[in-house]
Amino acid sequence: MRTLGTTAEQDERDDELAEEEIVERIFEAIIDQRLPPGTKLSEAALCEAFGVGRMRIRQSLLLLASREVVVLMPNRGAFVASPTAEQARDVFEARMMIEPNVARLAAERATETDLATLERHLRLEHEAHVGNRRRDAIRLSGQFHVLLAEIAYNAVALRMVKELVTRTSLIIGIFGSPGVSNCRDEDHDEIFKAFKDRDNEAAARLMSEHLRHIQDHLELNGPTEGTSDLVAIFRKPT
Amino acid sequence: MRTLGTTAEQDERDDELAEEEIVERIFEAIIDQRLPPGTKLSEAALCEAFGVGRMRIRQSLLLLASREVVVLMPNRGAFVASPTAEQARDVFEARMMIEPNVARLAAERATETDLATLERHLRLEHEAHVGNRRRDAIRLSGQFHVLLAEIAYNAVALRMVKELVTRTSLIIGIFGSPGVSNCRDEDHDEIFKAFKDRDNEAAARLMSEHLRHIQDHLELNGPTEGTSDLVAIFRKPT
DNA sequence: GCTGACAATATTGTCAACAAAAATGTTGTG
DNA sequence: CACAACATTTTTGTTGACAATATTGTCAGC
Repeated sequence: MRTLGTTAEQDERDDELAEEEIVERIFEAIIDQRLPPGTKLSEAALCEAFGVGRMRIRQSLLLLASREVVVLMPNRGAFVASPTAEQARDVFEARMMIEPNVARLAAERATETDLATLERHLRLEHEAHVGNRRRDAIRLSGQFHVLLAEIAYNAVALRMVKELVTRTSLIIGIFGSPGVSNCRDEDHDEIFKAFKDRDNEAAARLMSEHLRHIQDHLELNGPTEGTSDLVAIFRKPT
Repeated sequence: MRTLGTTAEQDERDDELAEEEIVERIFEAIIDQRLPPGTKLSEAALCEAFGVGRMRIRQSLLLLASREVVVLMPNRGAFVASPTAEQARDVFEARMMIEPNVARLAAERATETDLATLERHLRLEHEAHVGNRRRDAIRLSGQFHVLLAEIAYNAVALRMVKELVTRTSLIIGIFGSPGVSNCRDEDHDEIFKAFKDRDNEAAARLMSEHLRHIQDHLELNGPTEGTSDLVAIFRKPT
C-alpha cells in the first residue's frame, strides 16, 4: 500500500489516473480509516492529491456518491458518508443476504491457487494482529471478504461486497467501540478451514455467524447524531 | 408511464431534471425494452430528449455505466450494454443470492397497505397479460421485483434489485426466446399468496424457484456475439 | 460586548469554446 | 471496378472562464 501523496507523481508521468483508480484509492483510504466519516473532500485538494483535473475528480466523487460511500451536498461539496443507524442496519442486512452465499460459492469454486492465496492472506492478517498494527489489521480484515468474492468468480457479487465492506468500515468508525478490534480473525480462520474441507454449507453458516459477531460489537442504539455531530461532541455529558 | 419525447418540455420549465431522474428514465426505457442492447446513446440526442446540458447527460451516462447498464467506449460514446452469457450468469447468480432473502424480509415486514399495493399491482400485471400488451407486461413484471424490495424496507437491497432487474431485461432481450413471455405471472401470484399467509419461508423458496424458471427460459449457450452482432445478423444460416 | 446585517473570500456548479478522435465521404490510381 | 489514401464531418473529451452559492470575516448599532 502506498501513501496518497507520493503515488500521484509516480503515475501521472505515464497517463493520468482513471476515475476507477481514484475511486479505488479513496475506497481503500476509507477502509483503512484514514478518511473518517464526515471528512470534507474538497475538489481542489483532491485535484492536487491525485494530480488530475477537476473534471476527473468530480466524476470520481459522483461514482463514490452513487455507491453511498460519499455524500454530495449541493453547493456544499463532497463528504465521506456518515452512515446512520438505519443505513448500518441495511448494510448488515444486505451483507447477511449476500456474503454467506458468496462464501458458499467461493468454497465450491476455489482452486488450489485460491486456497494458497487465502492461506497467505490469513498469515498476513495474523501478523498484523500480533504486531498490533491496527490499521493493517483492519484493512486486511476487510480485504478477506473481498477476496472471497473474487474467489466466487462473480463480478456482480464482487462489486457489491466491495461497496458493503467499505461502508462497514465507516459504520465501525461511528458505531464501533473504540480500541476493540472489530473482525475477529479466528472467524476467518474457521471459514478457511471449511474451504479446505470443501464444506460449502459450513462456509456459508460460518460467514453468517461471523457477520453477526461483527454486528453484535456495534452500538446501533447509541445517541450518535446524523449531522456533523459537533453539537454532540461539545455537549455537556448531562 | 410517459414517453421520452414529451416529458422533457413538461419538466424543464420548473427546474432541470437531476441526474438521478435521467438515470431512472433510462432504466425504465431499458426495462420496457424500448432501448434494446447495443443502442447508441449519443450525447447530443439525449441532450435534446431531456432538454438538459451536455454535462448533465455525461454524468448520467457515467452513473449508468457504473451500474453496468451502459457501456462507455472511449472516444466512441455510450451504448446500452449487451451482456455476455457470463455476465448473464453472474446477474442471475446474484439475484438468486439476494431476492429470496428480499422476499422473506418483505413477507415479514409488509404492512396492510403494502399488501394492498401488491394486490393492485398483480391485477395490473394480469390485465396487461390478457390484453396482450407485451411492453406493459414486461415492465410490470420487472416492477414486481422492485416493489418487493421496497416492501423489504432496505435501501441497499432496493438499489441492487433495481440494477439487477434492469440488466435482466437486457439479458432477456439477448438470450430470451422471442415472443415467449419471460416472467410467468402465476409465479408472482403464488409469491403473493405466501405473503398473505405470512409464510416467509415459502416466499423465499417460491422466489428462488421463480428466478430459476426465468433463467431456464434463456438460451445462455447460444452463439450470440458479444460485439454489435451485425455480422451475426447478416450471416447466412450456415 | 453582543447581535445582525453586509462585504469579502472561497468553493462549487455550469457553460461555451476548443482539441482530439472516430466515422464518413470523396477522389485518384491500379 | 475495387481499393487505398486523403479530406470532411461529426462526435466525444478537456480545459478554462464565469456565474451562483455558501462560508468566513468585518463593522455598525443597540
